[in-house]
Amino acid sequence: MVQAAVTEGVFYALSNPTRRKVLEQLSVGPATVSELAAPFDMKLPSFVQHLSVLEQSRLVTSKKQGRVRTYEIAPERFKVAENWLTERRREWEARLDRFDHYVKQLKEKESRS
Amino acid sequence: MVQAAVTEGVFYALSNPTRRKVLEQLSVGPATVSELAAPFDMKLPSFVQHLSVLEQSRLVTSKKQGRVRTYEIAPERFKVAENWLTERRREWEARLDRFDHYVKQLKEKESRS
DNA sequence: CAGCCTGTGAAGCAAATACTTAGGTATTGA
DNA sequence: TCAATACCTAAGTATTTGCTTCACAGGCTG
Repeated sequence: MVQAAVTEGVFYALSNPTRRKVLEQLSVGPATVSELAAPFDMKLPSFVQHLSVLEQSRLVTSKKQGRVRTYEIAPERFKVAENWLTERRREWEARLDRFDHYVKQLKEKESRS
Repeated sequence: MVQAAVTEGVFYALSNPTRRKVLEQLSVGPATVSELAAPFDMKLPSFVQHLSVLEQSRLVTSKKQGRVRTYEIAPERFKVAENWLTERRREWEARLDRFDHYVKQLKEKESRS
């Protein structure tokens, strides 16, 4: 059940509005800790915890040059969430198709009688 | 900021593994409270709280006939999450395309010199 | 109508989460 | 070299989350 743990980490990271806004920012381009923190009314250590959650989930990566740490989005990882959603959609659509088919059969039977 | 609040509710609902498993079950087809609860090692009132979160997020709907409450998936609502992810992807792909283009230009300049 | 289902409501508790303050460390520019 | 910058670590706190137990309401069945 390693897969479940991965999904867990990604969806947990996505569940917080601050973290989602950071991801929105990083989708536009890489940024440093203080650039990312600037829009938020929050002390830096609090904010850095969010970055740490994002990095643990591997939705982002970072590297430090000198005293500046730069974050970057990790597009691959988003597929964990996308795939989960796609799979659900696949399931219910298959089911609804079966139901449509069933209704259609019923109507045909009806008209033949 | 209504849109943000909606996104919030959906991603929060999706962040819990129990709730995600319920959604997996409901994608396959509607089910009652006790059917949904059966796989989980959890007291019913705890479990019902998860159902309540899911219903508040509007990822599911329910109706009660007699003493039995039946839950159903609400496919439309999943688009909130899907759209958020799609929008991020759109952004970083646009950016990476621009970067590719820039590199290509550089190389052309190089070969002309 | 007695008793068993199926689900609800309320209160409480422990752990996780999101935040704070205080006090660093390493880097860099004057 | 010294002070400002950029970030990090540790410890503590309030709130939220996820769970429990206990008690009960309403519907169904013999």
